[in-house]
Amino acid sequence: MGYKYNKENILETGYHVLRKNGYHKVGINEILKEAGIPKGSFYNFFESKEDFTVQVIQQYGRSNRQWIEEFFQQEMSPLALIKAFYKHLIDINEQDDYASGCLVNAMSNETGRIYDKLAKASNESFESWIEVIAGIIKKGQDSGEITKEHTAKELAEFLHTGMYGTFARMKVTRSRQFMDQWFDMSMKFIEG
Amino acid sequence: MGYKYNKENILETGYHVLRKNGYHKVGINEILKEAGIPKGSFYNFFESKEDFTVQVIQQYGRSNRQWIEEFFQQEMSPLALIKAFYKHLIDINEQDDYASGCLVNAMSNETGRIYDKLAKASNESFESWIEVIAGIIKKGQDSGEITKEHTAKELAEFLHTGMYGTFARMKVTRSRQFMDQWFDMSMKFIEG
DNA sequence: CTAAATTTGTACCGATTGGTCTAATTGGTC
DNA sequence: GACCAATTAGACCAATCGGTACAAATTTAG
Repeated sequence: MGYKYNKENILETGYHVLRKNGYHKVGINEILKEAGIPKGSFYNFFESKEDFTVQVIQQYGRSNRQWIEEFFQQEMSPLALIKAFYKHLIDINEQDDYASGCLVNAMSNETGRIYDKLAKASNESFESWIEVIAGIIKKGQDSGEITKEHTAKELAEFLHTGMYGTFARMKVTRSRQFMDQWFDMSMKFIEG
Repeated sequence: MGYKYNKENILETGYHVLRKNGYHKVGINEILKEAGIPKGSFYNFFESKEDFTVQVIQQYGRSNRQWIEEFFQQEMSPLALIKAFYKHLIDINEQDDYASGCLVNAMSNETGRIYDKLAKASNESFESWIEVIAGIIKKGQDSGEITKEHTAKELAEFLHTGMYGTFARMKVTRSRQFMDQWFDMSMKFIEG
């Protein structure tokens, strides 16, 4: 049978709330209200707000990695996959009305130098995605589509951190202009 | 004679506190304590926390633009100036023990989509810097040192937002590794 | 069916949040 | 020296913060 609430649903709610508002703007009460659970259940599942946020980041890291892996299973060349991937991420942000960006980017910037556990969780999620992205880039290098001037991992990191940079611009301009511009320049870069 | 406190000093204190902690983590009381002023004086000078932060960003935008302009007056080629500039920014962040990054990046990510006034101030500061950086890049393009494949403004934006992206990585890894890697790749990119 | 363990729900805690209010003081101007 | 506006100072405000306490309800184990 199980009990009334479960961790995964609460984490899912926390993901949306934290991604949109950041860490310090959001109070526990808002998460409780949004998830429709009483405080006792929250602190039964999680030690603290920080512990909760760590688990939100971890779950998001895992599920997003899985999503990336599936995305890359489409029938396209590695370079086309990379392009479709980042184009898709830009589209998602447009559909979201440029409201949130990436949870890991937001947490890294806001809390990365203040809370060790959040920094660790953010870093681990990021690196797990880079692994997958670098894997596809490597294939593109082997087939000659993508430059060999840098390692696959270096290119993956360059791309993904580059996109993170555009999130700051996206949020204040409320447009995809900078992301599209970044996309064109970055794709030219990796083609060599 | 003037009165006991003045706005500029309070803004300067606010800059350091906000850059390190972000917007929502910091309370007015902490700023008061750090600046050594009573609450009455704060609300005599500033309408609200948001208004205060806008002015912090604006003052930082102005003073930093001036600093950039002076930096670029050194006797070096445009490309060498750009390299020295970003190398210097990386050095500053290392000396700061990777604690803060850039105020405008932090505010853009944390508040850019929530508070219109902070978004506007952040965007204006950013663009005023881009103007100066693009000016030097243009000179480098004219002398053939820097690629003409993209406009000077596009290149300036690509560089500066790219660096912003590395701040997220810097904060969680507490190292300059990603910034150095970004530097090498980006400089290769603008050389064409 | 009972007992133990877990989860649920809510009242409550001290501390802090951004902000207001008012009185005392200061400074510049006539 | 008088007057007025600006500044200084800090007590105070309701609301919210993250977190605790504990009883009631529910599930699981035996």
